[in-house]
Amino acid sequence: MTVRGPTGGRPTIVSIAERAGVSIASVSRVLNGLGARRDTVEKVERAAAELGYVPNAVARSLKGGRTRQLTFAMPDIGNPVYVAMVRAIQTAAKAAGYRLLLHSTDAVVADELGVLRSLGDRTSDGLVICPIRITDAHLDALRTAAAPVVVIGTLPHGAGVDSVRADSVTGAALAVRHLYETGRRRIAFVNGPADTVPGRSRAEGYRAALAECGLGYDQRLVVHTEFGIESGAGATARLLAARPDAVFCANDQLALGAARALHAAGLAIPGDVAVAGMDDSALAQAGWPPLTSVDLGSTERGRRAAELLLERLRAPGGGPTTPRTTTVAPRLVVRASTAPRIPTGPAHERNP
Amino acid sequence: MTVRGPTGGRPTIVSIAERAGVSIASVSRVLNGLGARRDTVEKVERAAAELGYVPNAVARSLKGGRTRQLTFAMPDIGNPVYVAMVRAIQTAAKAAGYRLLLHSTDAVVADELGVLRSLGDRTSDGLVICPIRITDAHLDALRTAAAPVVVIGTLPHGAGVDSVRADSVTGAALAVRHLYETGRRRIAFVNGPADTVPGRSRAEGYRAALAECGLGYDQRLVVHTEFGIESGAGATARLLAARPDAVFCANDQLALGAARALHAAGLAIPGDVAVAGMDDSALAQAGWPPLTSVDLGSTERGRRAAELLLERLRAPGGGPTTPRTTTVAPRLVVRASTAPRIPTGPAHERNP
DNA sequence: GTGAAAGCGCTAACAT
DNA sequence: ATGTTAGCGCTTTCAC
Repeated sequence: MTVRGPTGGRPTIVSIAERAGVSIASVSRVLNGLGARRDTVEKVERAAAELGYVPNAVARSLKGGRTRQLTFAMPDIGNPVYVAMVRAIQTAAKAAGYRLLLHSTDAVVADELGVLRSLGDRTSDGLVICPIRITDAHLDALRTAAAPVVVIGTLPHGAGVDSVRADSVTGAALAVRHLYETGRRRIAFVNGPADTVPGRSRAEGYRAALAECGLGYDQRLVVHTEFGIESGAGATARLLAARPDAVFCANDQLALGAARALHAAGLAIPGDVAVAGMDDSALAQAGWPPLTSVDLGSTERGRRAAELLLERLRAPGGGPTTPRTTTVAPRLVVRASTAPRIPTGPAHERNP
Repeated sequence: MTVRGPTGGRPTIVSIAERAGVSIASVSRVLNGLGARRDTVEKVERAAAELGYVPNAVARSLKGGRTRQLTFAMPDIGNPVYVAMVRAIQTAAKAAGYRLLLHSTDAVVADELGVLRSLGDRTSDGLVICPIRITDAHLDALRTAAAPVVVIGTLPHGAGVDSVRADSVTGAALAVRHLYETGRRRIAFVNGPADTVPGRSRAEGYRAALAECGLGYDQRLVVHTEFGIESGAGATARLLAARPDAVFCANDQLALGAARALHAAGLAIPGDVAVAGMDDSALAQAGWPPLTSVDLGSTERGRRAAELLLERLRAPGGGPTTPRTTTVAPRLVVRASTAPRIPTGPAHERNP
């Protein structure tokens, strides 16, 4: 049972000092492992143990100016990509002795700006933020932030903030080229919303890879939609009229939807149509057949963002004055959904 | 650009007081919306705005004894079940003006106890914890916790703590009965580790439903394994020798593994074998065919846990002295993976 | 209505 | 080696 101190609540260094018959300064020193005489140490430690003393982190923060808390703000924890980041950041934070505050912004700009501004309340020592769009207001808030910030995402040049970005242009190209190399020639593209940075990048990678492979850009093979399995299924169903032999999707949820639509249409994967997604989330391995997917390094981005932030927090003057930007390279993870169809021959020869 | 105050850092009420030519007490009153003369209010508000003042939450917490932070401790954010809980808790916390601290315990008992004990550091006003096993040490730590705690999980009677539990006995029975009613007679069970509370409950529900349906318990149809797609696939592959016509799995990951093993063995789902999982996570809809799954109400459990906690924090004296326990009812979500096989006839008549 | 001052629990400079 | 004391930034009596 926890013994109560004088504050009507928990024991403080004062309770310990009284009980041990020493000053509060000695208590503080002993508790912080600074020098003290052997018997003083013993008295204090015994008293602390008996009282079930736990140092008040708030008081310590007020004094020290640091909370040992980090904040991660992302659009939606429901998305596996952000889960991967949370996990990586949490791990890094824990290892460095920091707690992690989570903030869901629902991709609302005002909310993101609020998080940035609230750094002024000194609740956390630093922030990793993952905005989906970057407005001028963001850049402004980033510049005047009251604590170190690392952005996961692509910032305009000269933004003056540490950032970690994925290379989705290359990532998308990787997938398209792979589909080409495994014999696909009519490669459809189910993209997410067009007005986001990642949306544009993926479109760019798709076009570039097509050109490189000598394939023409066919408007009828491209569609934009919201993220989500349903959306992916709907979009793919519409695409079928254009007779694709592969469907490349801007994320795994869309790809799962595509797979569903193809199954429903009686088309075999990868026999008739290959499917590839992006993010390489847990979902990719869940599908049947398991999905080929481009790993954009969510975990790695989270890890690096945390590293950058912690590094700056460790550095005495706040670290380097020039902001650093790192790019995480994409990685194609090939699974059964894009196996070459050559061995089995054309679809009409084996389908009932 | 943020103007700097005297602390070498951010502006404080002192900076504002000086600039506005009033006392710090007046500043505090104005900022907290207490009574003040019109021109005082104006002077203070102008000064605050000009300085870009943001109140220091740490100082406020030290004074007020509340941090407006909640902690959620769960085994692993990688599991969709906990993601659902985080999401629900985060939403409730945000709505009530609380921030959310996330803590991954990796299901390590020492870590869970550490979280409980660390409530003494006053970093958060309350805790929702989701332990996978409950030891005596847990009960002890729960009883002496320095702040309100709500447990998501099943506690022994008289534990003296608020809790929210799932009813996995009924949930498992729901699935088994459904399989029976759709014509299955050899219902296999891929369970998680045997030494956890949920593991035992699910086994109990499985046995009870079998008995109720008049089916015998066949040892060869039951297997325990770790959670995970791979484990599920391996376990199911081993089960095949016992010729099941349905595989019920203790969670969706296992069920996806089962589906993979069945596909690999050339068995049709649900034509030859039906598959059902538990949790009704995002994964259930990702599979092909989409999986029937028992929703154990992760979101609802998170929501209710947060409610219980917030209620206690709102109550003046810490709320009701008698702990409350609520149970969230399971719900069977039927999808294609358990469609009755009657219409299509026995497997040997249509399989090549 | 407003200001002076106490104090939340802690650390650290200074004095002994 | 140990005690005294001054704050960290804020809220809140208590006088005026």
